[in-house]
Amino acid sequence: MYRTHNCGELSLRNLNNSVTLSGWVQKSRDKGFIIWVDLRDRYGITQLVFDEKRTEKEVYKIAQNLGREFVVQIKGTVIERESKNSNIDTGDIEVLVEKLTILNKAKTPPFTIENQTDGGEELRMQYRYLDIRRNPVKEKLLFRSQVSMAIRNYLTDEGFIDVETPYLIKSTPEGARDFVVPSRMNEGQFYALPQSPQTFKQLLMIGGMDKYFQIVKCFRDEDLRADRQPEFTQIDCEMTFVEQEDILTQFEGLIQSLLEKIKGIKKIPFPRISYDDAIKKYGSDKPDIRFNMTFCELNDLAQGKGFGVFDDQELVVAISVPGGASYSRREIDGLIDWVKRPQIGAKGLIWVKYNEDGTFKSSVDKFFNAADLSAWATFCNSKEGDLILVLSGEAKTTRTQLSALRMELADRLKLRDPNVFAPLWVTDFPLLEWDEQSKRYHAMHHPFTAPKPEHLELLKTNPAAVKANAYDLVLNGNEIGGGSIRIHDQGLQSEMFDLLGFSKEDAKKQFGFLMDAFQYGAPPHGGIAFGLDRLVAILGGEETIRDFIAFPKNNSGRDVMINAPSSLDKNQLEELALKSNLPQT
RNA sequence: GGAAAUGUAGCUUAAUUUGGUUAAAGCGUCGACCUGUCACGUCGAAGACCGCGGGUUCAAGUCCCGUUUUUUCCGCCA
Repeated sequence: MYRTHNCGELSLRNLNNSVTLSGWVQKSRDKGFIIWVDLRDRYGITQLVFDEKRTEKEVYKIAQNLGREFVVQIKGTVIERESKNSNIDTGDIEVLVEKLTILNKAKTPPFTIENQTDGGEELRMQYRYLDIRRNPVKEKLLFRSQVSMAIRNYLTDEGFIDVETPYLIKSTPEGARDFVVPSRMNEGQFYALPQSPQTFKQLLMIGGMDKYFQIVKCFRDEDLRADRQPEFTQIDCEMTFVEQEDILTQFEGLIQSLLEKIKGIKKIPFPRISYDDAIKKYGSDKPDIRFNMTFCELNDLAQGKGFGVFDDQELVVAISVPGGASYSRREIDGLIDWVKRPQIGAKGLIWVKYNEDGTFKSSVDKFFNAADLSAWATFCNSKEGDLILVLSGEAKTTRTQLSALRMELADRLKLRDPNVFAPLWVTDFPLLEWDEQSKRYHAMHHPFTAPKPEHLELLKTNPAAVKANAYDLVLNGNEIGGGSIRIHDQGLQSEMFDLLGFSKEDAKKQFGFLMDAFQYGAPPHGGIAFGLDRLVAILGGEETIRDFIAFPKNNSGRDVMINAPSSLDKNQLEELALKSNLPQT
């Protein structure tokens, strides 16, 4: 038997017990006459004592040579410490060791296995198994397991059943790039890894499964970000005989129950906003509503006064920064430079200080008098001491720019408290989006999304105006989930493929199985999918998802620990009937 | 595809602005000492062709060009 107890559970209750422990050497403190060794496992740390007087010579000798991260097993007696340590759970006791076995030696680790490690990101990823021994990473993985279990429990209690769908499926040109897998038995043909189990879950509804969920890996071959990995986990859900309202209620319940179980947050509101309103008020379809600073459109108040930067522009739009009037010239210039960076790309930034004494000072005093500026302030609900910032230009770009500025200011003003949770449903997404590059409509959500029934007629006359029964759940400025009511009518689905520029043949070739299925009694259905990695990270109060994933990829999509991807050897390529243009390395 | 930041002992960083002797410190490692440590302490030692390649110069960690690593962002992510 390797152990009778773990390293986190012994206390004064176990006094004089004979125990066996196994674990890793966290640290050893050799005082010459006495050696303390901190023994660590997942559950905690227990202090071992080796004493010149009380410990056998042979055992003491081995203890002198213990290095960090050695794996050892000990047998000893629980004794009370002479000086206690209130910082750890086992701080009242220590184990006087009688028998010491080195189960495995360890090289000195390349970085310290401590809460505050000296290891950089790259090194930690290369030795991820050592990184996982550290408390912060270990706790994030435990946290993820908790969240995941809470989700399973909730959905199972609600009557959802977990069905697995295949990973080796078919490539489709819509959406993200596919990861592809060559088929040995079908030379020259390829599977694709799923970007989501979308069509399968719809087929499960047609199969009468009624309520389905799956916590499932999905794959997208696109560039990475702090909150984006090429393989990621979705909580994928679908329900039969539901309207949008049923789904919103059901999954509001899921998120609310998570907030309650995981964060102890009692019932909080899940406000709803239409896509159009979100864009108008926040310049974004995933607004962070933990803070205000909503947009106010100044076209009527600011245009026609001879200021060329505003006149003739599609949109003049402002936000009011609380307490911003006290910013120095340098700080404001800093903001102007910030919006002019290529990533934002604004030409400039107009500012108006609404001073504490009620006076105004602005960068456009030449064109606007105090009465004008006062009217802006009233319209924007600004108070004395606020700073009004104005951008103008083409509506879409300007809103995107101001939205980025709004988030940046909120960060600077510390208005994005990770312990505050503000969910928001964004509804009524447009069905389609015009793509300039390919000169055709793209599905904003995906091609299976149902148009709002009252907009069906518009499909023929003005497709861009058609709204869908599609919705996103936004949490603290992050899209954590999205879904829609699906099309279940073969004719309508066929019409959608037409609109998206599919030929009849292509539609049949790629989605014929679904169209066929629609002809055998497809019920109305709809669903939603949540990004688990992101959800867990946000609940854990972090911005990057990497430490919530045991073995993540780096920015270039590489696993630096196992060094993947890598080239295949010649035989393997031949077997798969593949040829590489690149020199093999 | 684009932008910015970045690479110096095992690790984390300094010296780069203004080119000039032997590249500095903390942690870690190793050795000695230490009668209750827990960020143990004291003393000592080893440890770096400054990411790679080229150039300018009497002289390059420092300046220039190229390349590459990692991170963050834009594009992209139905």
